[in-house]
Amino acid sequence: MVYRTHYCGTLGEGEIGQKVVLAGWVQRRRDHGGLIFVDLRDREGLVQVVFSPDTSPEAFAVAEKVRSEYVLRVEGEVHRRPPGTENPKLKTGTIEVRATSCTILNPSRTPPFYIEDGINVDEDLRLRYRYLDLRRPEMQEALRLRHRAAKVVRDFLDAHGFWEVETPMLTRSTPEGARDYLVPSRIYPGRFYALPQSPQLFKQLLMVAGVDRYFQIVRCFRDEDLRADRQPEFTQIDLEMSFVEVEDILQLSEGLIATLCREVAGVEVSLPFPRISYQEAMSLYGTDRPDTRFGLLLTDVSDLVAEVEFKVFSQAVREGGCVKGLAVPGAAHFSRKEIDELTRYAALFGAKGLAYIQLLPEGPKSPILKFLGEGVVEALRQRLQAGEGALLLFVADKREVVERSLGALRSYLAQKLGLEKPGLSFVWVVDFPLVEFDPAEGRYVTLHHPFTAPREEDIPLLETEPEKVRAKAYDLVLNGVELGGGSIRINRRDLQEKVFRLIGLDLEEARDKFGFLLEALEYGAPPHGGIAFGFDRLLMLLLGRQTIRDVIPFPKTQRAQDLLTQAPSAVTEEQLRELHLRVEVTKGSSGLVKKLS
RNA sequence: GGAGCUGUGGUGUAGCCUGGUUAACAUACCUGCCUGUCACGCAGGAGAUCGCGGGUUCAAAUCCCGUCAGCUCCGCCA
Repeated sequence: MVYRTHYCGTLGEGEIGQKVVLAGWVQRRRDHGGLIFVDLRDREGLVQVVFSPDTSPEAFAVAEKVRSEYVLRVEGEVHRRPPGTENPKLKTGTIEVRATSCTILNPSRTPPFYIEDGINVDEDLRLRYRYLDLRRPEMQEALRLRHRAAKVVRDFLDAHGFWEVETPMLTRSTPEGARDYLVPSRIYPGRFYALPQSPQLFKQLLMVAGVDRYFQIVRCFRDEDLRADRQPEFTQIDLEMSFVEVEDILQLSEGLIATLCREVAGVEVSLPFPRISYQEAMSLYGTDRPDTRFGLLLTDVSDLVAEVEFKVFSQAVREGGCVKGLAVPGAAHFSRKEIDELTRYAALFGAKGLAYIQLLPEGPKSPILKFLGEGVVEALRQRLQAGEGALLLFVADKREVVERSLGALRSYLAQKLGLEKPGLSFVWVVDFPLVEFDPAEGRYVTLHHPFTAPREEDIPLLETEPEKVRAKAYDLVLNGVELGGGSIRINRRDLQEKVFRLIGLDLEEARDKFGFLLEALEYGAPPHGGIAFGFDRLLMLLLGRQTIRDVIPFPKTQRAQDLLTQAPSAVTEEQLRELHLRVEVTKGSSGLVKKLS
């Protein structure tokens, strides 16, 4: 038996007069008593099938029993629709298939939600029935474009001389970075593999191996809390090149990303992408992943308010902090309640308060007006280049807190007021510091990872002022989302050991954890560097989705569960014994261990 | 670890503030009628212990406490 000759959604006027066989799901049945219409759906779309006793009493009898999501095989003939009955909303709306035969291949229970776009149901229901959710056209579109994007990456990188090389999923746990997912070893009691957070070390070893250009579309694992754009397992476009400098990698990346935008989203982006230094990003945007779709830049006003009566301002400046402002056009009319909301939001990021001036038609209005003086208010207005109708917001604190909270406020307000320009706004963030001091850990930590090379001219500063050392590192940011990052790597053992020491890894520990890398660096490791892009995030942005869950076929919930398979699940005592594990039963884990029957 | 929002027939919501009818509406579902519909139409029907547990009260979907789940965010994520 031939299941089908055509896809439903691809039929058109070209097939008029042909006998066709279709297989698909019942989108909808419209029963007129003496005539039944069935919209039959497959991956490629819908077509209307007409069942009439005049054409085939047998097929008509079957159609009477059919319900939503039944799987049918339909034989019939393609006809032009009678004049006046065309449906312009349907791609196949000028034709229909008159059924001569129909078989129910499988009935279906009534689905828990509509199999159509734009549904409004709890996400947990969609996840529990993901196989139904994925039948919806917008989800099929995501799967199709995900495939397309992967293909574009492979073709592009292949054309540029890259080899796709697989790296282990079972590897070793290394210090630094995110929490590892661990896999217990059966053969070595008490030892564990770790799932890779990224193939970082392996791709460097491949460079030492002379592969020259490597890439992989690869799953990475991080056992950290989830967000709209963070899943415990996610996919990276990972690449590494030998004998290159920063410039080579940025250029290649731009070519790759521009090709993806064109082939996947039909969007032409202009190259090269703008670049901004880390310092500048922090200072103007208050974040290292600036959203450049809108202005609303942070402006330092410390010098203007250093001497004012308003203590919050003058004191912050005197104590080495700063005061920065944000001018929000058209927001002067904000109510007290709205401003309170902004204050609460800023507080989430450490701001102890939010000062504001409303530039109303009748003049500036603000609780702190009298503590600033008219001259200062006018100077602030000019510095922020704000006109009537603007709301001026200020935070005074340590620089870090000021930038963090105002930066967050900036994004919040842009979204609230719809200031984001449509489209894709890329920016490279470059010149990251190599390390920063972490007061919590009492040591220096790397901003990227410990294998990032410092700029040659900054190497002497490693010993004296490590925080001033700039890294050969770069991040690609799209619409305020960190899309990817990379660096030129250290390829000399002595320098690598020096950086390890700087971040508090003593020589013995470094040799224990990274001995294989240090050793490899002694066997002619070429200069090399690379970058990795978040594949899920890129797709999310290209498809205009709000979460990467919508471009991942089987994602996990915020509590890291798979609602479809109910993973993670209990295992048998036998399995645990083989792995030399004993589970401590605490709150939340009781009843975890089940016997397999 | 913390903050916020949400949870009511299969689904989406209203009701909750101000406790008191048979818990309402839409849609889906079932039955019947219907030969040009495409969100088909018309008529009828079934379907909810209001996430779970406890408390207050003569009386709880409604008030209080706890808890679970989903989402968003902070912390965390080199």
